[in-house]
Amino acid sequence: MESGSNLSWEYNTLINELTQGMENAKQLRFHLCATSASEVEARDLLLQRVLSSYENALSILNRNGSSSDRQAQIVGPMSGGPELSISADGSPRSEDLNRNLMRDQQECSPTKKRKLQPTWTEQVRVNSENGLDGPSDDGYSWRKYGQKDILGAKYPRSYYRCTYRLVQNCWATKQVQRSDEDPNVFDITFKGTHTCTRSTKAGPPPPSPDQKQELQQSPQTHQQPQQNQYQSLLSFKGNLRVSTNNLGDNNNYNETPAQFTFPSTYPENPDFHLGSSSSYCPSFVSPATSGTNSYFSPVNNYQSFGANRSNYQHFESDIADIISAHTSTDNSPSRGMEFPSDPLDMDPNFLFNASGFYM
DNA sequence: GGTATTTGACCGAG
DNA sequence: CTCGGTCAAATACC
Repeated sequence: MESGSNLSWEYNTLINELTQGMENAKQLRFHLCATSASEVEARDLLLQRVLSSYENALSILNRNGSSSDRQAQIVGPMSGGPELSISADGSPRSEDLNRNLMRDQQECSPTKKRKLQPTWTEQVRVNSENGLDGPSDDGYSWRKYGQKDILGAKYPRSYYRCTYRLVQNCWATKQVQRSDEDPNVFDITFKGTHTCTRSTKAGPPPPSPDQKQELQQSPQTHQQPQQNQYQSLLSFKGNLRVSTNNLGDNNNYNETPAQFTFPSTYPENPDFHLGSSSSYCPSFVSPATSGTNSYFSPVNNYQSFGANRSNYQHFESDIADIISAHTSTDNSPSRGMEFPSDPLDMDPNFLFNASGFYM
């Protein structure tokens, strides 16, 4: 990359870091009077995130003009190696990803595009004592499209793709697999980043059917009575632990343990994926959209998918969904407290100006 | 009836 | 040929 874009990248990153820090600080304010253990834990997490955001911002300033070795890079296809920095919500540094992905999407076929998608892994520990058993919602809507028994693995691997693949040409996928060593740990491999503009739905998390599907206690056992996960989430959100690996060795972001974007739906099901959630704790809400750009711009490729009846159904419902999400977020009076979980959604300048950034 | 999941089949890479 | 990843028809759920 030429130095000019480096500088621009640094600038954008700096803004994002500072903004993220502010957002986390605001959330932290909500938790200052925390009483329950989970709230206290959430507060600690936020504190960590605030500190790391400002550390990152400072390090950018300190190195401004010098080599941008910390810069997130998307390297070769499926290298499995350190490719991305991870933001506090567990997503890759999106401004860079966005650039790279846009380039990839312009140049590549879907197949090739997928091969070029960044890959990173998170390990999520769940606490079965809470009656919950599955990795957290990461704020996006996922649809399961397959499950495979993996050779040598005790537990099957589940495959998810973004619900809005057809509608918004979002090629993000993830694989969820329970760890052999520790059944309370799930390895979640993300491939590709979300180019969709919606990450969460407003309103309380609907108990989605997929949350009943199970990779429960024993391998190949998939039935589990549905519990009141919504209640459980309230007490459980603070128990979430996310670690990342396969990230850049020379990447400062690694110092910050990636945290999921709260709140997390935390069904007992490792396969849960429907985004949603969020309304029970406004301080954790990530708005579905920034309400700014490109809801429909990438909607060109759905024809390339199978002329499957249900696919068209998905497409139609997604359109309606997006429209409603769009309007609702625009009209929300509470937006001031919130940022999209994925800065990718936003024009950095817009974010800077419109979010009440006090500078 | 609409939507999401399940699961065997299929395909490509190694 | 084997295995991982994806597709898509069948099925389940609401």
